[in-house]
Amino acid sequence: MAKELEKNYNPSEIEDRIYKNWLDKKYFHAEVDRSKKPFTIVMPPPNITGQLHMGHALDNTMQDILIRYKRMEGYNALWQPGTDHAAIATEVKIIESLKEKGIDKEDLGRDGFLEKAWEWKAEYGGRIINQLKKLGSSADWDRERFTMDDGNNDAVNEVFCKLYEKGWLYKGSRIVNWCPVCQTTISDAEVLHEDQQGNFWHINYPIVGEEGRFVEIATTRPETLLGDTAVAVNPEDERYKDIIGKMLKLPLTDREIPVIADEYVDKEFGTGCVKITPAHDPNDFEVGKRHNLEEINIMNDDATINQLGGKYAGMDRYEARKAMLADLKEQGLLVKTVPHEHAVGIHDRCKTTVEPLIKPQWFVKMEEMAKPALEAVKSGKLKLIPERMNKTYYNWLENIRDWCVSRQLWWGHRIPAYYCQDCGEIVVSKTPVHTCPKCNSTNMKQDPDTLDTWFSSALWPFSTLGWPEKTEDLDYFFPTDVLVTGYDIIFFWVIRMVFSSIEQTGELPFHTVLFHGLVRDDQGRKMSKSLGNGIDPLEVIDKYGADALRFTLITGNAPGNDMRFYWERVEASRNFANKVWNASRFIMMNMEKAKIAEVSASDLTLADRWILSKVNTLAKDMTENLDKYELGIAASKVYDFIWEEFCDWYIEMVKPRLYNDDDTTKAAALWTLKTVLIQALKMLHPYMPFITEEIYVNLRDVLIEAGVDAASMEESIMIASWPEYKVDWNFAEDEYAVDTIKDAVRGIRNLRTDMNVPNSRKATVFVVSEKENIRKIFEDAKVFFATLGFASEVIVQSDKTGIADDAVSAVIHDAVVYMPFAELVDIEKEKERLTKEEKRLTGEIKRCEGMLNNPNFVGKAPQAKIDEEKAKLEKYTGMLETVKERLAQIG
RNA sequence: GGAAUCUUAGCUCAGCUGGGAGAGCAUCUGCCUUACAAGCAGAGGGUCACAGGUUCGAGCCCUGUAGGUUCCACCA
Repeated sequence: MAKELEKNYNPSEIEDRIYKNWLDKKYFHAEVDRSKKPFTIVMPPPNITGQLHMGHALDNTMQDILIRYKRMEGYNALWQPGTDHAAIATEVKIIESLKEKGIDKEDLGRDGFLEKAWEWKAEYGGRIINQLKKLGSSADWDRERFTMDDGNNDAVNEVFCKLYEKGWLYKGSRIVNWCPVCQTTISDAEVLHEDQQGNFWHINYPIVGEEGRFVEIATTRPETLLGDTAVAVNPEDERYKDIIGKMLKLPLTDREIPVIADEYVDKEFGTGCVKITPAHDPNDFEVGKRHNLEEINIMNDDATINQLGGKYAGMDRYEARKAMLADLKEQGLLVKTVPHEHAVGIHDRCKTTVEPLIKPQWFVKMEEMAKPALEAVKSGKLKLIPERMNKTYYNWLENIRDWCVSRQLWWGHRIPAYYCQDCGEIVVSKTPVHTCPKCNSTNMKQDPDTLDTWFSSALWPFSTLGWPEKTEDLDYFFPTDVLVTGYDIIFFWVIRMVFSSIEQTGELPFHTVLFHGLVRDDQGRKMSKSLGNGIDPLEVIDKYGADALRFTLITGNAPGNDMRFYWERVEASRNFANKVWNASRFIMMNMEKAKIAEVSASDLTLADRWILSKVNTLAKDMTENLDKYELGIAASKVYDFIWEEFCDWYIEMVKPRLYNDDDTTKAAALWTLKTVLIQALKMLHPYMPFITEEIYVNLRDVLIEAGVDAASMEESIMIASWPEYKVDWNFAEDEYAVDTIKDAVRGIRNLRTDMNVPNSRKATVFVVSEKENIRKIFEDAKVFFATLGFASEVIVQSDKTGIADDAVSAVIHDAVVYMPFAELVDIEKEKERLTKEEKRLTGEIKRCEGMLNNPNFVGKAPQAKIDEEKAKLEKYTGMLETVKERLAQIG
């Protein structure tokens, strides 16, 4: 027995049950099937430590929509999920939690720490996956991967070794970004630049042997003075030509440093003299290389001054700055302090000011790999949506520097490099090396460092499918199709996937990248833990259902744009879900009352053909939008169709037919209702998977019980077929007829409102038209007016015979609708309305004539546009005439 | 310093390849009409930031101005 639906849709009772059923039925699972075309999306792997936030919700909703759509279209759709070890993020979190228990990372030792880390992974790794399931994500969980599982480790080692052999991955002592708090190097991409108000300190460096003569330098970082190994001036700078080559006494130390000439120095900036500290500034490092300057590192890893700093040793960098400035002032060497705003590099994760330091690290050479990645977008083989992302992409790749991939962390992929402790040989190998190939020593040590977390995620689209093995999965599902992600990780991830994939597989990882923006709070602020303004998607799901959340996130927003989160919008989405629910409920209630057989095309009435035509057009439009990744536009189309066309018009039109058992068109109405509902549900399904499934399954039961052949329905909507445009559902000519009827109904409604006639007071409606075809339309449509216009009777005639002169009227195209309300009619009001209408029509006519009388328009505009305007002119002219007649009648 | 993007109804935002300004929420007026008051029917509200230009025609294309947001950037 099919059950009747509740009066209101209650998502919480339904969602978990439905999701479980989908899982049980293995609908999300994809296997290689050469008879079908694959469609693949790899899920951006969330961090194992992560909790679902709005960004995930948006990202995964978009992916799920695409996957469900393609699956329904008949593709073999694979959504490949997994989680990311998120090296530094996770390590920092674990360290924090250990601290709370009074345990220090170092006390545990590497192995002990890793043990804890894996415990973390076991405990929290599944949490976010379960949260993603709450959203309705139809990912193939059977294929869930982890960036540090065996397969991914193999991929990482493979790539590391291949790049090393090619010379595109090397170990070098270069200046790197060092985070003194996290105690690790970080890549350029992880450094944020923040403008800070600081000072320009002007300091005098005495010239050796020339008592009383100084060189004045300006610096924002006086503490690095301890590591100065030269002062540079521009070779063209007349002011300083004579001092080039002279030695300076470095203040606060007993060292002497030379004055050198280098193009790098800008004559106009500062004093034109720059202190050169090769070990603590990237530019100075370059200058130092050119002039063979000594690199003196004066800092420890925690950014305190080291033993080379003399009396300042042990001080924090800022403490030392203060102390040194005081000393310089005392010695009369501090010339002046000028306020100066400048950019400071900070670590994106902990916001600590980054310290440039020289460290031996592993780098990926970018020059060659950047080229094909750049070409991929320039040639159009890789499409970025929105297109403006291209510029960002180009800019980054054109200015790319080598990628520092080694990290002084424990949680991550250990660098597969082994050092011979005896002869110093370096061996890079996928498998552990115990014997030195050069000196046969067995005293080998593996590099203690791990890889940047993005090194493994860069391989994600192919490593998850089995690479480097030549698996069936890889052959069939790769390259993937679309990547959906936030624009904030284009550098970290998207670009690195592109060049890695090209280099390793010879193919692009995907052909399209669909970017979305950030979900902000209702004031436009970023949702963040520190502000406490984050909204938990699970809370939203709990209150309004996953469907409402999904719909909210996807509508009213253009690709790549940030959006604000409003509870009101979720409410609106929930209301829409409820609307769908109740329309379906209504249809099912009626379906049970009647045994309907299949209806043939000739049984359909005007209204039936009209709504079929509309839903048919919708299928065409939505498919086009979805193929262009215009998810929001497609969503609003199905929303408008269901609420306005289907519920507000069609269902209302059809009610009198349903309520009258003698009506011979009742079966056609029921058939149309269920047919259109099924089409609409299917199109809504990718957006609102739960409610559409619940209705679909129930409807199927109801139909079977009502004796209707439901063989064309699947046991689940998610495996049903996506609606295709059907030529025989194209009833374009009926749309004009229904539009005319809608105009008439609106006219009646307006009359009622204007005249304050309550709905309880039914009235006779006269429709007068000289045109036979129009009269025919209204004859056929009489039945609608009972519910749509509260008419007791509709009389269609060709002239005004029998209609009181003072009846109120609404003029529509080729017809006039009259309602005689006798005592209720307010002639003044009627006059007022007609005059207003006269004015409006006169304006429209003027506009049309203006265009049509313009020879340039007629000469240059497309013919279709001209015809359109001509038709309008004709229509409005006719209507104006009628309005004038009416006015004349009233007097 | 470079770049992107935004400025449309009271609020938040759509507006596809240029062809008569839209939605949700809010406001106002009627309705408990037997699917839905989480609803129905209506109404008001916009020189589409400003100034030019291209075009028969500009919210949309071009240039400039103002303001907001964001990204990139080794000028000490």
